[in-house]
Amino acid sequence: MRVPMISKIDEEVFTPRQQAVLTAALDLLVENGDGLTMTAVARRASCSKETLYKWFGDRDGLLTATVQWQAAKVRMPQVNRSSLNAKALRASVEQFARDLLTVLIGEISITLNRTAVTHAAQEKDSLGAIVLENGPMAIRRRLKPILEAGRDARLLRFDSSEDAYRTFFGLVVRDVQIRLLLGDKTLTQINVEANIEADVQTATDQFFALYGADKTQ
Amino acid sequence: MRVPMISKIDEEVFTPRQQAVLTAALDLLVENGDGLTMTAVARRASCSKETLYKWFGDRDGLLTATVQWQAAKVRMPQVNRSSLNAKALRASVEQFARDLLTVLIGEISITLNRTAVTHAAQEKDSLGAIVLENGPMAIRRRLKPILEAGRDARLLRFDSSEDAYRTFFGLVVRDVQIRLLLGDKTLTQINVEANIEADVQTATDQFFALYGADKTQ
DNA sequence: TTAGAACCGTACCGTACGGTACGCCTGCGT
DNA sequence: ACGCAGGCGTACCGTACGGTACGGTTCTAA
Repeated sequence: MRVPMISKIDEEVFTPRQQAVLTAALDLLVENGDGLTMTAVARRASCSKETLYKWFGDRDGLLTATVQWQAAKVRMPQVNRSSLNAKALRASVEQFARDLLTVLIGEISITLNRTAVTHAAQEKDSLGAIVLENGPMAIRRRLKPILEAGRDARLLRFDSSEDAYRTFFGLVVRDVQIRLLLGDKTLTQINVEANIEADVQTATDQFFALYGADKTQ
Repeated sequence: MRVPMISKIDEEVFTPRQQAVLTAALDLLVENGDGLTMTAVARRASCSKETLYKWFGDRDGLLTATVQWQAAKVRMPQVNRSSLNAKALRASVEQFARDLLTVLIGEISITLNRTAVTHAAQEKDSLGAIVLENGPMAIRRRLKPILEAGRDARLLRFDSSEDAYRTFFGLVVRDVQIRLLLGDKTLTQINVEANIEADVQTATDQFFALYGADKTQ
C-alpha cells in the first residue's frame, strides 16, 4: 500500500519536515543498527506513526526513502577532466581513490551497506540496488570516461575499461569494506582514516604500474 | 543462559543429531535469508524447540553454532609449499586465488557473510569475527608464509607481507563480493563462475606484475 | 520389568512491533 | 468566526516469534 512513492529517476523531493523525519530515521539506523522501529522514528522525529505511514506507506518505504535520500546525498566532488597530461590524469585517479575510500569507511556508508545487505538477505534487492547505484556505480560512471580519455591519449593501456575500473576498485578497497561491515574490531575507523593518504598513493601507484603506458615508472 | 557452549578454540564436537539440526538451520538460512525462526528449525529438523534451547541456549547460540560449524567446514585444499621455483610459486598463488574466489561466490559463503553483517548491525560482532577468521584470515595465514618464502627466494619483492596479502585480496575479489552481498542482479553466480579461471589468471598476473622480482614479465 | 533420561510434539505465555483508529490541537483560507 | 485539512499523541489490535512447560514416547541400563 505505498502512497506517493517516488520513482528512482525523479529527484526525490521531500519537504523539510519529511527530511527531518528521514534524518531521525538515519540517526536511529546508525545508532541502533537495524533495530529501526516505526515507534522509535516517530518519537525521535516528534511525529505520529500515522503520518509516517501516510508519507512512506510502510516500514519498507521509510527505509527505502531514507537510504535513497541519504545515498544520493553522497555526491563526490567533481574532478577536473579538461587537461589530459600524465600529471593531471594521475591526480584525477588519485582523487577518485580518495573519494571512494573516504566514502566507504564512513559511518553512514557502513550503515547503509549493512542495511542493504540485511535487506538483500530477505529476497529484497531494492536497497542493495540503490546503494550500489549511488556508491560504486556512481564512481564508475565518472571514472570510466576519464580512463578512456587516458587511453585515447596513450597514457593508459587496457582492453576493457570495465575491467580496469574493477581492478581499480580492488586495489583501493582491498578488504577494508568487508571487514568494516563485519565489525572487525582490529580495524578502527580512526586507524583507517589515518592511513587513507598512504593507501591512496599506493593504490594509485599500483594502478598505473598495471595500466600505465609509461613503463619507466 | 547458554548451557554447554563450546569455546572457539576447541574443535566443536557435535553429535550427528546435532549436526542434522545445524544442517537444517543452514538450509533455512540459505533459503529464507535471515528469517530463521526457532519453530522453523525445529520443524525442519524434526526436533522439539525445547531440545534446541537445551543444546544451543538461545537463538543466538544456534546461529553462532551454525555459522561456526559451517565456516570451519570450508577448509580449503592445502597447497604444496615444498619446491620454490618461480613456476611452483605462481601455481601456489594461483591456487589461492582460485580457492578464495570459489569460496566467496558460493551460496553458503554469501549466506554466512550476510548473516554476520546483519548480526554486526546490532552491536554484535561475534559472527563477523567467526566469518572473518574462517574466510579471509584463514587464507591469509596460509598465504603469508608462502609469500615470505617467495621473498626469501628473491622471487617476490615487498616490504610488508600484510600489505602484499591485502593487495592480493583486492586484485582477486575486486567488487564481486560486495555486489553479491547486495544482491546485484546483474552478477549471477553462474556468470561469475564461468569467469573464475580467467579472473584468477588476470589477478595472478597482476599480482606478479606488482610484486614479482622478475621484471621481464 | 522397571526407572529414568532424552527427546518429540504441541500448547501456551509474554512481548515487541507493524499497522490502524481516534480524539485533540493548530493554522490557514474564506 | 468558522470549518477543515494536516498532523500530533496515544491507545489499540493482530500477529509473529522467542522462550517455557508438560504430557507422551522411545531408548538404555540395571
